[in-house]
Amino acid sequence: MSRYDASIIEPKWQAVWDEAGTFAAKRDETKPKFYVLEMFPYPSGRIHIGHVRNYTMGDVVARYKLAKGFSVLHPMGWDAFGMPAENAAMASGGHPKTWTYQNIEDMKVQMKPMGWSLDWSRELATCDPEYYGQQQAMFIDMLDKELVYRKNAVVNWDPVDMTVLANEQVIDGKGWRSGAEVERKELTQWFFKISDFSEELLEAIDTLKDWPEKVRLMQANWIGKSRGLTFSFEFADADDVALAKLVDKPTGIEVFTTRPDTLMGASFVGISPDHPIARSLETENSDVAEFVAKCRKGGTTEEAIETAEKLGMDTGIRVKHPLDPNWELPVWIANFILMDYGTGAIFGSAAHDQRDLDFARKYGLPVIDTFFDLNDPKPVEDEAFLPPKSDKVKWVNHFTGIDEATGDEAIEATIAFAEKAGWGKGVTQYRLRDWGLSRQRYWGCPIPVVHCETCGVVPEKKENLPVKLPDDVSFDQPGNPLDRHPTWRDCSCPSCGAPAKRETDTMDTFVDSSWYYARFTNPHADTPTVAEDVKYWMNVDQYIGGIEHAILHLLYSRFYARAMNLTGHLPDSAKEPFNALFTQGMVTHAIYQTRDAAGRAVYHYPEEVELTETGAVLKETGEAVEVIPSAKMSKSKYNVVDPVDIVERYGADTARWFVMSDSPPERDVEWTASGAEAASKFLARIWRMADEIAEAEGAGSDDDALLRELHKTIDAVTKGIEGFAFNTSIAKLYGFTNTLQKSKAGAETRQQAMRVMAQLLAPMVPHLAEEIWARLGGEGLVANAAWPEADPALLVDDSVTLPIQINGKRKAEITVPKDMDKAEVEALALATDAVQKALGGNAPKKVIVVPGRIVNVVA
RNA sequence: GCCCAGGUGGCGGAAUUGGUAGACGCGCUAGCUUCAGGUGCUAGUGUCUGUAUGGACGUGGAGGUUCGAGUCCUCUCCUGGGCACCA
Repeated sequence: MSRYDASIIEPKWQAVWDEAGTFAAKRDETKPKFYVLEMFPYPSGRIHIGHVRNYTMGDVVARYKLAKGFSVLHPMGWDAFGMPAENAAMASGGHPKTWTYQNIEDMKVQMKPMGWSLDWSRELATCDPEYYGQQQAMFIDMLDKELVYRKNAVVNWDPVDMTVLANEQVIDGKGWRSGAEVERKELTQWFFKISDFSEELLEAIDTLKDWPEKVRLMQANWIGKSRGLTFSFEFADADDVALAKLVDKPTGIEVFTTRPDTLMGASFVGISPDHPIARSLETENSDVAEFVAKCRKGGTTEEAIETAEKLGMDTGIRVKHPLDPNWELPVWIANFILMDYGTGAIFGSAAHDQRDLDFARKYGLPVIDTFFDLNDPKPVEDEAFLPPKSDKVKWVNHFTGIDEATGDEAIEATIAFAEKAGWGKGVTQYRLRDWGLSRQRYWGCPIPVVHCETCGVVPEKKENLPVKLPDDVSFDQPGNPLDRHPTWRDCSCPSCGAPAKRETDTMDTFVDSSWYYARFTNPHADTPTVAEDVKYWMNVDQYIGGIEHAILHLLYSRFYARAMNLTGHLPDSAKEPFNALFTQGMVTHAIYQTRDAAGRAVYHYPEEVELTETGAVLKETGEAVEVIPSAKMSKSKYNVVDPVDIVERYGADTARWFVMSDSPPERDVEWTASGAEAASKFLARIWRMADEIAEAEGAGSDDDALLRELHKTIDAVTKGIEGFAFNTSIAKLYGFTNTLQKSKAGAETRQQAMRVMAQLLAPMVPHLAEEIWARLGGEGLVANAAWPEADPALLVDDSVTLPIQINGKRKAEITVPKDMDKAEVEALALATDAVQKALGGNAPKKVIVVPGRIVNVVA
């Protein structure tokens, strides 16, 4: 008997597949196609166990679909632009390009032994001019269709390094390198008009039937459609000193509110520090300037703004309440009001909004109740009373004449009132902002435009594309190397031919990843896409990736596909590029830590730690170790498992089997050494069993029982793969292994079962499956063999065991023919000892019989 | 702060979607095989109840709906993901 040795069989079968071109995607009009795509990796240099999980899931689907007779496209590429390459260059003095391409090579060396059924001939890297040149061509088309424009927007500004910082580079409000307090600064930047598509992107969510509900919800909330009222608060004193010097003097302050029904509870009007009025006051009044500067400290993230201490300053300006000219409201500048949403101005309704209430209490502004809970009418103290949308509440002196109404009714009534009276207008508002794509960085796709003194901003001519990144750049000082390159910016104006300067901003890497799925259909074409290829291969039938991409990447891709459609690069049918989406969980691992004298965490590798019954200790010193279970893998915390080690020790099939076992794919999975060991033992057991069965001879007994189990297994494994519950497919395969091992069935039946087993195992452990398939005389490659079909006749048993409950608690069970009628089942159930005893001679109050499921007797 | 998800034995998890909670695997216990084994095989294993083919309890917590709730509803606690320049 031979021993299971992955290091021999895995390279062997990989060579066979390569030679046969088993996984090369072919456009075959006679076959249905299936496009499986996993989110492409960032080339960090090492594959991560999370990649193994992601790509193995996709591989299971791809191999299964191939067996089901589809023409399968399963490509791989590199999301190769981005910040880490520049950081590496700054840290080690290398070049982002060298670093990136070396990482790609290294990762391929780690990926190839996994045996994924990838079509490597379609490999692409977004940092390749062949790719980003086409992206530039599309940018010009989109500029032409007015899908791109320029406007001012705020960035994180490091006042010491004089550079723009990514949110990730802002730590506790300070620049990561300089440690200086970060400021918000305005720059002119490029934007995609994604907000024009708000309604369309929202409505189309309903068509994404095979997307997880949670992702659809998150996207809908992100787009954030809301109905509200806009109106203006007129200035109380048009000659107000504070207003006197405003250049374009407005007559009032326009606000947007989603709760116009609380207007009678207005206690102040708040404007953003970036509101034109605040801007204007800032130039005249040093107190305001100082306050506004304070508000602009800190990062640009919504989280930073929302959780910052609420700050306000009375401008001295007063406005009139729209319903009562004698009612004056103060105008405050408040740091929590976003200029990007609505009009950048609100009215504060302190009693009915927690944030407004906190603000009012802090600055001694009035709190006026406009309605009460009907069941518990008490004035607001420290907790705002949020009017429930669908329950009725009691309204106080409401101008619309309503005494009681639900929130929604009152909102609509208020809007109708305001529109009729002519001082306000009902509007639909979206939270979604335009997509800022400018990055003041080197390692990205250059934005192909030219700044000309006479012609302004002019797109580069298409024949001059790609606008290539220069190689001779340095990272010895902060800022964008393109800005300080001696010659790269110099060019001639595509329009008038005069000397001009190139744009030095590059594109957000989200642009790169918003269309790579389309490029895979013909990755080396000299146009962004080729009509017949996108027509055949699009859409992606199954997209798989991390839940962390639920909003941005997926929403941008949905927008970008529409933009590509409008510029003629994708057909109408590909406006929603991903038919089905699956979001997988993370692979986690325990963190082992101790504390140093200063109380700071010190991390340890798992090998340094000994697990005892009471806890964990350091092997070397015996010091107690704190164990944090299930933490996201992170190099700095020493809890990263390197798949390469696992593959070297056990083989790819074991790694694949382990990441597919146990945890449901959408949930996080904790990597444990014992789990990998168990997977390895199981595969060795399959190997031995296949050996034994291959050599078995003669007839046996109970062949029928084995076949029934086999077909139930086919059914369950198939359903598990189709439903992305690979863990249940695997559990069923374990179960059937036990059955087959104990089976007394004849040699031929067992050999047939073993061959089917090989087929069912093949998507998860393809190398082992090929070996078994070959040994049991399977024809050709198991990778190409048609997927087994479960015979429905063998799936149902003749009899069924029903539990009998008395008052909802299980007390007994009966086994009956599966189609026995209800009355007979009831009679049999009532006759059992347990029921007789429980009834004590009385008639049951009620008997519920659910055929094939359960009997419940209510005593 | 806001949006979304998840909490089931010692552990990973299963549960036909309102119908026998704990499938399958790990671990553990006992036994067998073996010169030996960190191999393989067999049996047991939710908790409590001194005995069990008995009883009670049991799906983060508190209430509720139902003949019946891990599953539905209300509130609540904890953990994770996202928050527009990480990818």
